[in-house]
Amino acid sequence: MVLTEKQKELIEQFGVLNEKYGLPPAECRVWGLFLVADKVELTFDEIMETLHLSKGGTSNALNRLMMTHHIEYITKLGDKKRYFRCKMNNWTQMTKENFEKFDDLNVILKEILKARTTKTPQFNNDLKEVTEFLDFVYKELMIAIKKWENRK
Amino acid sequence: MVLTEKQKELIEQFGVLNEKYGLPPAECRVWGLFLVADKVELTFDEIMETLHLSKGGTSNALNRLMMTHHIEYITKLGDKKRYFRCKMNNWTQMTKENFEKFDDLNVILKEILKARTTKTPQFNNDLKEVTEFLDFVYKELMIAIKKWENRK
DNA sequence: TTTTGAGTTCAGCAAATTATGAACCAACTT
DNA sequence: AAGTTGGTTCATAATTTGCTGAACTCAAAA
Repeated sequence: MVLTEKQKELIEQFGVLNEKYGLPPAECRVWGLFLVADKVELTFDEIMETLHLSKGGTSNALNRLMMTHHIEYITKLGDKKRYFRCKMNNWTQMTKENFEKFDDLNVILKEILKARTTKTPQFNNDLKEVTEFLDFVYKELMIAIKKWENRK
Repeated sequence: MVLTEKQKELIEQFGVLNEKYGLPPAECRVWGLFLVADKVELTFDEIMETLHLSKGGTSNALNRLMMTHHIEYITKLGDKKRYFRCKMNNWTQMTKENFEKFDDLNVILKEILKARTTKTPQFNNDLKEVTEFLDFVYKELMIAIKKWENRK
């Protein structure tokens, strides 16, 4: 598969952004490839060749993307190959999970608050407000997502 | 400064969680120290000694935390030292910035959508829905934050 | 003007993370 | 049964990241 310069550029941009969130470069590029490619179904070899990845690297990236539900594969009768494709119906779930991690922080902050000295009332009060804010935003977010899911 | 076991434990928990988001361990611990410490103002040396960090590591961590507005410092007349402290009024801003990064992803997705072949209408439509969803959640979030800021 | 104190910078090292590629496996073909 | 195909595993190599500590800067004090 041959990519245009624009496509390559977009893969890299998408990659850099996701690397900031801790994804390995190869995995980002594979994911990006699915988003920019002119076809929806890609085979192992196509991905490997197009991105100049090693077999192991390709295998690893695909498996990680499957574990995180960003892609899936289908098979075809009388064909041993797998056809990988991007799951697009997964983003609300993904976003939710993202915000749940964000809620984990709040759990720890509340624990910290409980354990704090009483000698810093101003600080403790500020921290309490933070936890209340995080509670509030989290709730509003879940409402928003639900609203989206039930739209129309 | 001597920390209780509980305080140490909380610093580590807070650290591990933030490391997941790409912060370096030392920086996480410094931030955590501010949250659990029995005093609000900490000096360079206190931080360094309490966390067994090197000078360079301490300097680096403090500067990064200042750049990201998690801490600030004050000075005292006739005292060369800086007194660092955690900024607690910053969390709504912080949360906003966090979600702006999240919006950056959407910018790229929209670019990708523009550059895509017209031969995959189903995929393109799914991708468009994702960008609309992200737009929606982002807007709702900003509304929620505004609501919080104007409460009472 | 020298000394001291507070913090910065940076070369070099250690640890962790990723990618490679060859050996391997399992299923299908011939 | 031998060969082929599609993919996995894993030891090793390459790269990246984070930390240390010594040399340094800069400002204030002596």
